[in-house]
Amino acid sequence: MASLPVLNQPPRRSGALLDNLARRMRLHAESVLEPLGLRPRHLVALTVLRDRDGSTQQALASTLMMDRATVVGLLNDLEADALIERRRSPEDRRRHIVQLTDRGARRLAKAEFALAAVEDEVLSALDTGQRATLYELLLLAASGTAQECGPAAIASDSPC
Amino acid sequence: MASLPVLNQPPRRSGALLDNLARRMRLHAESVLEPLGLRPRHLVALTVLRDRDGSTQQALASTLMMDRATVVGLLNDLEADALIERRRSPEDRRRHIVQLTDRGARRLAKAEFALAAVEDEVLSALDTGQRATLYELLLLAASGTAQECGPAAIASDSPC
DNA sequence: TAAATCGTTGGCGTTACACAAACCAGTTAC
DNA sequence: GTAACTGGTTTGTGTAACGCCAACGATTTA
Repeated sequence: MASLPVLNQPPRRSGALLDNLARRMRLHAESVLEPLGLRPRHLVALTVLRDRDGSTQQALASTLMMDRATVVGLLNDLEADALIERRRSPEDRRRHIVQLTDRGARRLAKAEFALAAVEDEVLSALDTGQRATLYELLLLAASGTAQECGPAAIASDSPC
Repeated sequence: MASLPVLNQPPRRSGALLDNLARRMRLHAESVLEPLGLRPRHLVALTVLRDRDGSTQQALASTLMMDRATVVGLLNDLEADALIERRRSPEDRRRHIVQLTDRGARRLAKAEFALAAVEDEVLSALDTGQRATLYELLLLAASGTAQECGPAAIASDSPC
């Protein structure tokens, strides 16, 4: 006998939509970010560093799920523009403690302000509430993947 | 006088998180999709074609916000595997009407099923309800850019 | 002293585009 | 019916943003 049609319906996967939406956003963002001397990829790091200030590069790579080497290049860009600082950890002098500078915080704020227009365009179908929900879900999904950092720590300012 | 602090708070932008999450998803998806002869990029097209069957390539490029030439390459891949069909439009024989074949639909379903594990991992911090919400928001954002397709049509099975 | 760790650099390979130019088949305008 | 336009196609060039690997210096741990 045939199985129930409703059970045959494949689950809708978000991956493809996520990809597409991200590409659109990045495409528009590039031109907006360019006068600020930033690239889309830099924003991820800056955003994370605003919340998890004083992170190790290793920890940063882990939460971003990126290769260490990639993170190094990213931070090199940001440090060259004095948007972040690398201090050596007193406890373990192999480690670099990465911190957002005031300049970096200001630049990030400026970038986010400038990106409002881009988001308005790409997310034009979403109202304010829906955009807020989307942001929360994305933040939750992004932060939750680091095992040490439970969901409870997301909304709070805990350093994880 | 200084402006109110709360007003100075920059708006949190979803772009960076979107980017990061999409990259993670794509990274894991590649290996899962490979035995199916698909690449992440193909899923977007297949997904759109399932809902907007019989679309013109031009329309497809428009909803995907991609270059025509890029779409051609994408469809070439899919057609080579008989996952889609290109028919000439009777009204305007310049146009190609793109349609998902049964094989394509089955392949897509299989892919989505296989991607469940990936989504489970990347979106592990989200429960079922939250994932559904995320999917709806993404779909809304993706479809909303095409003006003909209003928000009311999202939840329904309307072809837009 | 030896092994492991953190960051760093460099190189090689890949995906996935954008953009432009040129082309054919078919359509529309004059 | 010639000219202009349009939809799709091909090819080619360029770019962003990675991943992965290997090797290295500085430092810490066994």
